[in-house]
Amino acid sequence: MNISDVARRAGLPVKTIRYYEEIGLVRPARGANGYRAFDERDLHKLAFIGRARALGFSVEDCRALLRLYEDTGRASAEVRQLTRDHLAEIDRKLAELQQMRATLARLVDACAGDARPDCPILDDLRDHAFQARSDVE
Amino acid sequence: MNISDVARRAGLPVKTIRYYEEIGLVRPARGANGYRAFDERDLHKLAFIGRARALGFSVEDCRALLRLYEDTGRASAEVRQLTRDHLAEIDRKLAELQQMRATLARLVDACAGDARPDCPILDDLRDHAFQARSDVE
DNA sequence: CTTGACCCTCCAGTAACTGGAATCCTTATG
DNA sequence: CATAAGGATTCCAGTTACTGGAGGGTCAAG
Repeated sequence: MNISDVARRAGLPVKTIRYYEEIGLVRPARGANGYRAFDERDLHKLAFIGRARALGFSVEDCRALLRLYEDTGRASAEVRQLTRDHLAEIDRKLAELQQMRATLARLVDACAGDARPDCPILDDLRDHAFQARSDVE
Repeated sequence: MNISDVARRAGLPVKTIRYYEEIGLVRPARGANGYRAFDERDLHKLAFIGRARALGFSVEDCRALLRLYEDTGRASAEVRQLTRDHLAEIDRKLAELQQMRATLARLVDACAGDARPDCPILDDLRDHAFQARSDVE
């Protein structure tokens, strides 16, 4: 399989697949012409990575999951712990986003949004003390 | 005011303030010794930026908000629209995170998490078709 | 006069790609 | 057989919003 076939079947951009090879997540064979030659195993791995990324796992998490996935004798406990950690992180982000959403919704409601210059949104940004931000987004 | 005073009062790291100057968000004066000399106005701007960043606005959004903030004759409608767009983006991210959370929670529940190798989490990653990801995180 | 706390600039690195340039290979058509 | 389109390759640069560190100047206290 050439790279565009794999890209289509795995649902990933061609560029992304080359990048995954560059960082060592997949190691496709090479044909005589220098083209990458993917087999079904490569395709499965890429689809696996795509799915894990879609669930918000980092690329390094994907590397760990892939290693666990290929170790047929591993304990499920390790996978479960990695997933639980990830879940906790998602919960933290959810809480933070919900907090933001509430504040912004309140501000949008309070703002007339007309041609006058009065704007509670800017007033709020001016008046409120800075609150430590974390890494949501 | 020296940079560390401003950093403390605005709640931002020193490095971040230097960075904000570099990208033109603030333009503090300079003393004879080359040190940045911030006035109250600079401090207010930095606190304003910090607050907007804490609410998830991008740095470029902050630049726009700051411009609107300093334009005393502007209509509140423009600020409101920027905020509404941002709110819509947050809602999109919230929905996506909630979807992820549900899937992961289901998987964690299904996984025994013991010394045996069977693991529904890895099974799921293997079996499910890739779903287009967006830019949450 | 030295020490330590600040300050400066510049360079490099982070995550996870994405875009583009220049070039090579394959395949179909005239 | 020439050529043109489409796909492949590599390499370089850029994105976001900082963060860390090296190497060196400045200031206030003792």
